[in-house]
Amino acid sequence: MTALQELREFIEKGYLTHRPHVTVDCAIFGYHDGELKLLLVKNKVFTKWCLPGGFVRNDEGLDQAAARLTAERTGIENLFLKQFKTFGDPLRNDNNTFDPEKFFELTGLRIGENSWLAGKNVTVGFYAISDIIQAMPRPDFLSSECRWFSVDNLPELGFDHEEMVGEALTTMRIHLYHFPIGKNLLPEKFTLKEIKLFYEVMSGKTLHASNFPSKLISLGLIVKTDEKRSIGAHRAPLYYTFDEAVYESALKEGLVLV
Amino acid sequence: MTALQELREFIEKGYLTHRPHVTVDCAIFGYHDGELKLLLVKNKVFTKWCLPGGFVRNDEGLDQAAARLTAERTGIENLFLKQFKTFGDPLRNDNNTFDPEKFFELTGLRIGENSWLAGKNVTVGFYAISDIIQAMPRPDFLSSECRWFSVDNLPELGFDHEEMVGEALTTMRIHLYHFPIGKNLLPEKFTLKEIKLFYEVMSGKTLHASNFPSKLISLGLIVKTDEKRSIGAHRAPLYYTFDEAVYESALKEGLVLV
DNA sequence: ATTTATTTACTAAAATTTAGTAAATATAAA
DNA sequence: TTTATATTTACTAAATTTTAGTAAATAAAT
Repeated sequence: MTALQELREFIEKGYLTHRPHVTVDCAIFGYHDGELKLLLVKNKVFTKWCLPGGFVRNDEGLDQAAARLTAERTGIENLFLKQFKTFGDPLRNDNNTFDPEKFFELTGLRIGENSWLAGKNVTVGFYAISDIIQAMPRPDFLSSECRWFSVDNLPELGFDHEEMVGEALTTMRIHLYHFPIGKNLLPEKFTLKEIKLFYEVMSGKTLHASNFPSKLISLGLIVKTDEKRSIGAHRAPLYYTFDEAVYESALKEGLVLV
Repeated sequence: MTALQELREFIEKGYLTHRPHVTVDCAIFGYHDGELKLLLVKNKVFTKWCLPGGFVRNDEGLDQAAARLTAERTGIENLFLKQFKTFGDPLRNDNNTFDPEKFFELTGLRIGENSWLAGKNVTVGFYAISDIIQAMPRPDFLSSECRWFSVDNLPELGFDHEEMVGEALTTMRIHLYHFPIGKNLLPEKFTLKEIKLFYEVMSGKTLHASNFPSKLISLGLIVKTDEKRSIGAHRAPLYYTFDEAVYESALKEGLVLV
């Protein structure tokens, strides 16, 4: 079956396999070298950049749908996604994001008002924190471009995705103080200065150079290694690493990071 | 149009006005005299007690739907409802909650597998905190019984509503420490002992008899009045009341209650 | 050997939390 | 009228945590 045939099938019969009016969208935050970024996709038939997402199948849960769609739209697998809020305002789609002429031009199809794709959608928002890696959509007919944007400098977003990003960021920053993050985002071994910078970027706040790291140490979340990094004409900082057991239990039990 | 006709219309044509596969459910917690309760409904065609809820219309937002359905199912209007989580496991409805024979007996209808009502639902969970008032469903054909249950002694619940109640309670108890509650639940004027008991019941924890109230006072959230209550052969406690301005700003800005 | 930039340990002060005791006082009993 | 009692609530001291800043350590360049 060609990509176009697959698409026609989905547009005409998708309601047999998917839940009409139910989508998920994912705000994937990325950290690299002191910058906080967001992964966006640009579908050929959407006029604006959007969060990656799509329709939920009948036979999958929301978490599964979020993981599947993220992989399809961005090529990134095995992301840890966390639900933050569901959006269902009846006007949320009326933002001139979908371009029906472009859609017709590319597919020869029109989406009538009786199509299962028409009408008001509810979307379940998920967020994730990821290392900044190569993102690459899986090829399909309307295959989207995707890349990272600095959260301080986002393009105009489609649908109600600007509101969604705001809510995702707020939720993520609250969770930041209750659950450990950083594994897989920081290198295996890192200096105290690096983890402090990481938390500063994620939280958007300034932290104390020694008090914040020593809080992490006193919680047992990070521990010294016996390696140092050489960084030129300065005292060589020690490498630290996450304590696996404490980290895992903090993920379950939560913690308080002021 | 009779109630039965209305019901038939909904079952056959409801997809024209409602979003298939999208429902909301509301966990309404109530406080009265030191007890935490939950409002449940018992629909004639459901075998178990459930959270009040139902399908979302095309022309309404999720918040509106939650408010409308709560009013329809329980008779309670103007509740402040807060979204906590959305549930979409494909097996969440397979709990023998719906009784198709009873449904046929009452309506003469069967819901075929092609009905817009069949298939997997996603439900958006809302919670609310309410004073315990008279609850009374609006009369309709499958009109449900509804009443308060102590959260320590709930009946078996339909669908995945037991999981939902657990999540609602957890979320509510986290919010308890970040947002003020109590207005409209406590009387206009209350003693320090009463508000301490209120927070103990809501949080499920024991609080210090003087430290907890003095925290509330030092935050400015509650203030002394010059009235006392007479309670027999003991020192008469002073009445306190919420400071309107501080309460409202804390609702917006949040606060930290230990 | 000295200088320099940076990491990180340490300390003192401030603030908050915790636990417990004492004071206040309305009514009942003597 | 005085004393006893139960309960509310103010107060205090100790413990803990947070905050801010300084000092010590040190790798490498000069």
